[in-house]
Amino acid sequence: MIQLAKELGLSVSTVSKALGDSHEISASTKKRVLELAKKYKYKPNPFASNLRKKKGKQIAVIIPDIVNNFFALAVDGIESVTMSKHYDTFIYLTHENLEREKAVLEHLENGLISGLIISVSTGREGYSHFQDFYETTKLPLVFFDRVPDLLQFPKVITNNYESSYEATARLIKAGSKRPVLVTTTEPMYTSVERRRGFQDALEKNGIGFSDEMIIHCTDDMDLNYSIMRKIFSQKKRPDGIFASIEKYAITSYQVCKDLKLVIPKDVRVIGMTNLRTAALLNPSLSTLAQPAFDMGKEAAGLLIKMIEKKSYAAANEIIVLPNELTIRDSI
Amino acid sequence: MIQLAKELGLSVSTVSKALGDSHEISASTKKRVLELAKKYKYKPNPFASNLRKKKGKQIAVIIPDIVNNFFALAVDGIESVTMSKHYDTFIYLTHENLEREKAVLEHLENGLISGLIISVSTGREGYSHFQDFYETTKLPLVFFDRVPDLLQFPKVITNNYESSYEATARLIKAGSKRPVLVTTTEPMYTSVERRRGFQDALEKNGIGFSDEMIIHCTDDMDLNYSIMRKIFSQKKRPDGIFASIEKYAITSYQVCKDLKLVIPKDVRVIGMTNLRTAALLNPSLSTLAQPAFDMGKEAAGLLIKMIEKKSYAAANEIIVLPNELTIRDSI
DNA sequence: TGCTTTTACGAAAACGTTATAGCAGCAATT
DNA sequence: AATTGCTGCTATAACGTTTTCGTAAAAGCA
Repeated sequence: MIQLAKELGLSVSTVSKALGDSHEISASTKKRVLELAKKYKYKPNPFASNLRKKKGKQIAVIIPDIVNNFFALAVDGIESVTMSKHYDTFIYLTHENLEREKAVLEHLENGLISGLIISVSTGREGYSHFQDFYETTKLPLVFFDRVPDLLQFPKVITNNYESSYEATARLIKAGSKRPVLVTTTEPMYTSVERRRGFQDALEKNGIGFSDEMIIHCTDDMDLNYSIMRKIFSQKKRPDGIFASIEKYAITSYQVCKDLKLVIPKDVRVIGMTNLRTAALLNPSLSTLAQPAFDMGKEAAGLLIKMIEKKSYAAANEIIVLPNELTIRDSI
Repeated sequence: MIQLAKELGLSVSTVSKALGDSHEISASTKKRVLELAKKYKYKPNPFASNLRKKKGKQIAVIIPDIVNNFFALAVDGIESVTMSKHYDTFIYLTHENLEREKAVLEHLENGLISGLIISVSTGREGYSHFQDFYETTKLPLVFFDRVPDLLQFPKVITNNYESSYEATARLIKAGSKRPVLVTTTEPMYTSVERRRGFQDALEKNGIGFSDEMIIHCTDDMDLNYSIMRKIFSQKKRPDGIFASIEKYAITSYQVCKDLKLVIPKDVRVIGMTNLRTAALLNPSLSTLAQPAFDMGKEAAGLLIKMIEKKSYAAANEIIVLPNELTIRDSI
């Protein structure tokens, strides 16, 4: 910038203001400055700028996992808006590890970013680290999908209750007398809602709910397999599965295949998943897909609005997007 | 830091050096400083630090796509090492768009990062933007998987030639007389190598190669479908597929399903993919999987070495990892 | 005309670090 | 006893911006 100023016979401040399109600078000088800047491919140093302005155009995304179509799509959605708004996007993966999540959050208290998008890792032991982060940094944060229900922050979620209700009703309509919900052991906001939908659908359709209709799976795929295999080996085995998580749908298929249970004759399956191969499974899997890309887009849009307009800071807006049910041959 | 210095009766420089674990500072003062810093949860401002040091602990990853198991796994691998080395990772998606790739690269000339990991978007029109980026920034960059073969940069790749050769040989051994390679229209280094392996395997096994044994697919899934459907509707249709890209394997299955061609009786299929659902497809898909996670790890490890040790700067190291062939029912 | 206001710019002080150079005080060497 | 060399610390000048304040000149107004 000093170089530019010298060459133009201007002061550094004038050049800075011209580049910042300040009203204090005449149109003609602005033009001169812009042109020379372009000629020299001058790019303002973001560190100096951020240091002085005490904020920058960098945000962070914290998610449990990226090797998962849902989160990959969400990141895609987020990136599409940060890219267009000229923001840089950091990515941090927690691998469902609460300690890691806390560590990342604490790290980000150094002021590296101007905003944060999060989908929390499983476990509900405490959300205080989010609150702490907010207290100390006062930075805008937006949660999506896996949100901490107890905290007052802006969120982007789906109609988990309604769509679970609908999916369960479809299972029943397809002939299932003993449907089960396959869900996590760790209670999360999303799974609680999905369970509510499942349970209400049973009761509205005259099927009494009992606790063994919930199968709790873990993060350990092998363990999940044996849990489910055991349940489906019983005489009075379930005849319908609502797999509320992508990978549990896959396990369901494996178990049925190995136990020679025919889908959908013996067992009807709906999976909550964004798998692109759903239609190619044997038989093709009926899915309740989340609008992952759009959720990412909405979350990023909201965050940037909050960063740029102070007025938005207080927003504890909640955006609800609909899941999409696609019925295929597994039901 | 000023606050800390005051409270400890030290100068700011001493505090800074103590936090930086400088040898100039006695063990006892270091301890005092560290303790108070911890007590106040003091975190050095990265902008100030980066500005002064003229470099930081931020790197960028530029990839064509994230909604793809291969790249998602690679990012996972990258993040695992950047996380452990306390680096922050930016992510940029090009969506196979060369202009976007160039734009990102130009943007990053502002000095935001200290290193760069790239897998290039399709198209070979020119790699000069990478060279330009390097010339102006002198930053270390590491390419992985889709590498610009003509440029002298460190790279992490797989044994594309050998494993393609092997996969093709297996197709032939399984009875395929007329195998085809499904690949991109855009020539990339990886696809060229895969094609060489394919072609050599044919010739070594007494099957003459001809141009129609290469099916060129695009980024448009619908178009790909019609291209392949047309080819497989012919009388003298192929009886083996080596799908060199994840999504083309899926299209292959769709086409076979719709044309009532039985896999593996009528058509044998091997897909180059990291799909987790490969084993659950109908029939289970034989795959040539890339060590995506490890490639990411290696790339990030190499990059950080280059960033931290000046001596490494000249490295145009090439790391080759083996692909893994898993034979399932599709062959 | 004399006055105030506006316009277009410049000087200089931040922003929060780190690196360089310098300087006591003390020990070791000659 | 004089020189040299450590050790542990401080003062200060960067790093490259932005912003606040000040001020000439031009413009507006009575």
